[in-house]
Amino acid sequence: MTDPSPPTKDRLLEAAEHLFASRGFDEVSIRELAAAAGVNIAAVNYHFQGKENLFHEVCARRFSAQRDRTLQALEALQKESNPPPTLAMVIRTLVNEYLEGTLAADGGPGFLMAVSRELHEPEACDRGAMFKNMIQPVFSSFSSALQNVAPQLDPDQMTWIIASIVGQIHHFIMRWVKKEAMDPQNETYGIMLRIFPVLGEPLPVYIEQVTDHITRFTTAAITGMNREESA
Amino acid sequence: MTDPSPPTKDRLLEAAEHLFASRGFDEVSIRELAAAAGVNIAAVNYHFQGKENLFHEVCARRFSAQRDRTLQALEALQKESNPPPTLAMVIRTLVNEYLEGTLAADGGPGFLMAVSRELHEPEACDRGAMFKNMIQPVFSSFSSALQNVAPQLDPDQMTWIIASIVGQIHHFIMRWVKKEAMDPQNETYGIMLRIFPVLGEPLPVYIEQVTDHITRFTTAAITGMNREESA
DNA sequence: TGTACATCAGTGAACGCGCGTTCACTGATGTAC
DNA sequence: TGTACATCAGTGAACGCGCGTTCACTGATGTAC
Repeated sequence: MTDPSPPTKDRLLEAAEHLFASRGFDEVSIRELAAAAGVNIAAVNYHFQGKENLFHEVCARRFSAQRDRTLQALEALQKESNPPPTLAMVIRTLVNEYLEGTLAADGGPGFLMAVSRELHEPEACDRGAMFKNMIQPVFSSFSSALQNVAPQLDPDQMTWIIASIVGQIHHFIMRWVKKEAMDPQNETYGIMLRIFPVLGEPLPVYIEQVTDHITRFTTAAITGMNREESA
Repeated sequence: MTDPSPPTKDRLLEAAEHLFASRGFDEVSIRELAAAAGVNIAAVNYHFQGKENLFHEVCARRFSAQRDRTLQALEALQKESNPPPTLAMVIRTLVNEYLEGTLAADGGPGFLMAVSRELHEPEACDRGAMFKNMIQPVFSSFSSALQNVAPQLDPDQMTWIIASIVGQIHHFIMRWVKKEAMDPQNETYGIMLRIFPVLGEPLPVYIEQVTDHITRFTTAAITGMNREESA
């Protein structure tokens, strides 16, 4: 029943998702996109009215997928876990969904880097909507989940803490992406692996160990800051 | 005694530092660089044999300035402070130098973003040397400073902890840079400031408060992880 | 049922533009004899 | 001291290339009468 050869538009979206993810907006030409999708160059403009719009559409798809899986995971954790989740479990859930969704999901790693351009561009169409529809909901959901398991947390501190978590996550994502983009023959590749051996592990192990670290580091930080404050 | 109108090459470097910092390698054309420096377009190729090389030279200048100020600050802290520095002081020094050097130094904010391209590019000339000469020394120096004030720290943990610190720093740098690039009339601008009010403060206040947060967060994390481990 | 027309996915070739680079040149300064 | 030549910073104009986009077109499907 499924169409054996999906229409041009879908094949373009598929190809664009992979190419933009691995190389970024500027580095991928319409000719490459068309070749990868096996369609004519004019198809991009026919279906998306320009390269820019194709990129926006790809971004929106990826972003909303990431948002949905994170929201669902947080919700499931709070509804289904018995006894109620701990601080560490809430943090672990966010970190893990983020890493899985970004590094392991279809569309390949590196998508975040391409997307960061999207958020950086001054003229990015509908950045307001992007922010409100994609980032804000996850922020709220995670924020209230944190508040539930750590009611002593000052709401003013919340944004700072979340920033510290997201900063760590992004950094570890970038490390993996950069490693992937590197030539293993390169001398720097060896140095990097000696300094940070976990980069030599397969992706699932990397994700697991990074999740462990961020969870432990962050949980200790939050508990410690509270203790220090009430002292 | 100083030349009132510095030679073409210097003016190009100066202009390139600012332009690349604020807009990135790809977004700045040779024509713009030449116009900003008040020189002929052919001057870039005459003095640097290509746009790429000009960028490398600018990167090297900025990187080594950043490295030097950080190394000096860490050294000064360990030699001159009496009683010997605490864990929090070592962390605060690194964070503060990083933020000051990146956001407040000449050449303007955003340079890190341009430079991240440099490190990402597969063909980046001499990335090995870049890594070995610029990043490695700071890593070693900070690592041993940490070890001095927290001898109980497992050396295997060190790279993880440093990654968490650097991740946080970069994230807060990016936030500032993105805010700077935004149009204050934009609706998203208001939302961002409501969620993260410190972005509305002047740069020195931002740097101070971010330094405070990262220092407290990280110190609590390290102390907490140790306590947990010895328990 | 047949015909005329509209719609739409998709195409191949060409267009115009901005880019980094190159080339032939100028004019000033230094150097050898 | 004068002349011939070499060197070098800097220039203006042009070149060639790859890019995103556009245009005129095809062929298939749907629809009105």
